[in-house]
Amino acid sequence: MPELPEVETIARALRPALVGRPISGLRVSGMPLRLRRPIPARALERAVAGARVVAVTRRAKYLLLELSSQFVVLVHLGMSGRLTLAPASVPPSRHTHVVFALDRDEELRFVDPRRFGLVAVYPREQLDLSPELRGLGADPLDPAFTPEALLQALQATHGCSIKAFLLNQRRVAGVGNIYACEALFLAGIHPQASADRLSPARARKLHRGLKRTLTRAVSYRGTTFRDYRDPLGESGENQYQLQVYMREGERCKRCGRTLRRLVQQARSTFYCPGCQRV
DNA sequence: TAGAGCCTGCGG
DNA sequence: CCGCAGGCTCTA
Repeated sequence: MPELPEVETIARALRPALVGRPISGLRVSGMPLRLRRPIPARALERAVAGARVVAVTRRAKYLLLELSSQFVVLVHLGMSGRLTLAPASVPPSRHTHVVFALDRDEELRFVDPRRFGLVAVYPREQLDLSPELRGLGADPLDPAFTPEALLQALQATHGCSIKAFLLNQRRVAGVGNIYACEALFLAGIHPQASADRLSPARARKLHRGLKRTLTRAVSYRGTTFRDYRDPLGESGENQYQLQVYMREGERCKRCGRTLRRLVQQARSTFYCPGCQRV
């Protein structure tokens, strides 16, 4: 569920709450239970022992907890994952898989009902070579994401749709279903348009559409439809800014035509048949 | 480069 | 009950 803006919002909320604080313990629950991969309990124990949090950062949809032990804990929230800060006295909710004990009887908890999420740990110097981060495309909010870089990535594909392109993390990293739909609407590009045949002018529009939709979503602290909450339980407000996502059957605010839904890669795509052209 | 599959929960 | 959900990985 969480895409770049939601993970960025979580990172910003966790940063002042965690940086400088010691981690006093670790609990990994339900050994037969696993996330996308088994939770590396022993490696986490080693990384966390006697360590403090040095930084909280984000890479695409990954949240990174950088520790004074020179290890980095990497968290991916999948579809239903959440990181919550709570007093140790509050009983953990169902589907709590990892708990980092902090000082002052507080805890950082990783909760994920559907278990599509991931917790991994790497020595800091191996992070960029990790299977998770190696091969990620440019993050659209990174300065390296220029219109030229986008055009080059587009032209490296072979006949996939522009929607599939945006969801492919090796091409552009951090965009998911909501913001792919929204960026394409802002750019006036039909989701079934072929990625490698986009003109430089339309690639530039897409570049602007991605930047705009993601920047705005960060400023509204993410989109809350159902599960998404920040670590303190607050919902985001960006759902009110969305132009097409989950608005099938409603009127386009720009041209008045009825918004439609189609299925691509087994995912719903929402678009305006009037504003978006192949 | 499309599909199925992985999971649980929710709303119709 | 069914279909659907903000993700990714593996397969043909």
